[in-house]
Amino acid sequence: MSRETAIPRRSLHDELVERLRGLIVEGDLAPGDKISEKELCTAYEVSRTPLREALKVLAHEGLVVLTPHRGAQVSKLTVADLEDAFPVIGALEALAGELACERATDGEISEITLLHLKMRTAWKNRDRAKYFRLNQQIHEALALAARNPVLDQMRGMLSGRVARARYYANISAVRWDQAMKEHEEIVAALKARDGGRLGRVLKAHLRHKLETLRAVIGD
Amino acid sequence: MSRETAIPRRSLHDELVERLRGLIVEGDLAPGDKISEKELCTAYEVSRTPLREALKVLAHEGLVVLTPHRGAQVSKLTVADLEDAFPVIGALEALAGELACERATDGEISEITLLHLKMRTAWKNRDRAKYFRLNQQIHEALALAARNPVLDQMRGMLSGRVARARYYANISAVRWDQAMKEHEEIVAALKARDGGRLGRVLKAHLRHKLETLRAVIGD
DNA sequence: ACTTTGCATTTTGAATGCAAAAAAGAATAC
DNA sequence: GTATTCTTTTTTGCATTCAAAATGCAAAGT
Repeated sequence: MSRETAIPRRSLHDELVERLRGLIVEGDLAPGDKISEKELCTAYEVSRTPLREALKVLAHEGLVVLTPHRGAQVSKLTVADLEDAFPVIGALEALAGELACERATDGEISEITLLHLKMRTAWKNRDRAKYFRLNQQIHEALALAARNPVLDQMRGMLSGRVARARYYANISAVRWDQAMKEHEEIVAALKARDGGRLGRVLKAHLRHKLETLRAVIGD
Repeated sequence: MSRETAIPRRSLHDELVERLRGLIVEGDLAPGDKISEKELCTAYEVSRTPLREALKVLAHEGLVVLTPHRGAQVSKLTVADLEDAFPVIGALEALAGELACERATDGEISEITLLHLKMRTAWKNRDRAKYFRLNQQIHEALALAARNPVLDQMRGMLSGRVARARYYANISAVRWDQAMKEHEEIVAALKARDGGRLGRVLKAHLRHKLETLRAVIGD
């Protein structure tokens, strides 16, 4: 039996949390899917104990729903969830932006600028996948530059929870252009280290993102 | 086996999460304390499996630290943690305040006003414990009135993590009076349904709270 | 006396086992 | 043919067991 997929070495539940989160966020496990313990156990060749521990954590994170005696399923992503989550993400990112303006090193800022330029070319080439990935990287880098682990943890949790929505949302060309423009502003504000402005821009950016989703999913 | 202290009805791990969180937040388990699985198992008359599941969740929540093969301990509350957490809580509460101004029913507002009045008398009577409890209730009620479960979850997580600090902080009379004044403003802004103002006041309130803690804990 | 090494004990990580609850299926009544 | 109840199977929750890592201790060496 080939052992490629076997877990390398560290605590299994920890590894499993990461892998399962990946499966969910990447859409391999779709919202609403029932999660059979047995199935995953055989898939990853682990016993039920560490798997169950991992599921508990993911449930706490909001990615799966655990109903007693009825097992786990990937949490559905309702419009209401998005409506709730986005303002919170907006507030967190705004704070991250403010802090980043104070604390980011010049190196980090040019790093983010670089990512931004790459993203701009991806946008020009209409390369959705690459654009999306770079977009995420930029927001992560921004959160990192804020040097606030707590903030980063919260943001990561929520954005992971919401990232799945991108499979619903085939962003329109118009909105895409607008988002790109907003990103130009983001970088400009960061370079100017204007925390207040960056915070406002980020908040607006997230708000527009939600509006797009709302329109696409069809409220 | 005697069943009196046994957990009533629902999944054990869930119940355990709550109880252990209580122990930690209430200070019965002090920061830095080693958590022996065996000890807790006998205390609650459960086997290690659900207990371990609970510990995983709490670790994820940041209340305990899990080191592989070395067990769990109650996470310490460093000044750095507080410095990180408070701005985030501030941002979340500010958002909660803004939303509450839009969405709270008149009933909720008068409910909060009532809590506020009770808190004021507790303050007049120098009843720290009652003041603290009412203060927490007010902030919870505010978060509830925002009608955003995601926001509420995040806020609850962080404030639980930080609430333990109150055992360090013997609030000074001066700061106490200032906090009370800020609360007057909070209620005023809420009654006026002035979201922007409430947000700013809450942010400042949290900032001052942090400054107090910083002074009390040292450095 | 202090450090180091080997062994025993303890404690954790993961697997298996068992009982209860739910789901699925079969048989009967209508 | 449908609905209902009863049985069978599956799945989950928890306890127990097994294995490996870590800790404590004691004896030997410096």
